[in-house]
Amino acid sequence: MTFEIAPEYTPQSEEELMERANALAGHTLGELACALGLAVPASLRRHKGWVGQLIETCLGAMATNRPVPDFENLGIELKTLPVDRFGQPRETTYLCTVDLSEVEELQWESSRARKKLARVLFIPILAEPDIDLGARMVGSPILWSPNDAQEQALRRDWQEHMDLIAQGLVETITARDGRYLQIRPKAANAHVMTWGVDDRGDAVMTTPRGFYLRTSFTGELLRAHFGLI
DNA sequence: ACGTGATCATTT
DNA sequence: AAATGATCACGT
Repeated sequence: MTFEIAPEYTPQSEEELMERANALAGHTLGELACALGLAVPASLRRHKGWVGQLIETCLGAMATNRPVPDFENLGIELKTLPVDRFGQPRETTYLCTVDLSEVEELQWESSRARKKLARVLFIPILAEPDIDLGARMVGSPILWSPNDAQEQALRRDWQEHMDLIAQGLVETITARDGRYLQIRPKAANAHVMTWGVDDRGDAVMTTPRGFYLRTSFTGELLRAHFGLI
């Protein structure tokens, strides 16, 4: 094996993190799981977060679910990104939950979405449906921060969404809204409820929502990184 | 219930 | 075929 795994050890610098991420590139999920003594699920159907948690462990991220970056000391958020053989993302990327109840004073500059996006380590995973989970290969890591154009585009989407929510129009928002940043349900199922505000300003129950990056956005990001644009 | 990690399954 | 709306697992 040409990679080392130290699950108990958090990288102390960006360089150290990238060294470890680069060492994973070219290996399969099965190899990584084997090195950690983990079983590979037959399917992701009931293990949807398995790939992300596997890579977290390999890179020494704390397996907690606190609302802080995966590498808190470095301010870096980790995202695995399933891609097809052309490098195009197969899924949208979950960012954070949408605040539906206290939306008056919210600004993009201080939003959770912007904080999450400040510095992201994307790990592409070659994930075609006909490739067994254990045979899927890890790609080269991409440490990304938004450039001015990307940030302004995301800010605009975010602001349009939040303006609607502030007007009590959350129920009118669909996944079709937003050029790069969309809002979709984010819950165990459609029966889960949280508090929102209706168009009269009254508190109402509604389904929890999350912000997601469209595949068009992450796809462009990958192509730009690899010099294809 | 809400946060983390996401992908599934149906519709378009 | 791609995108949307729904869903799965686990920790706090």
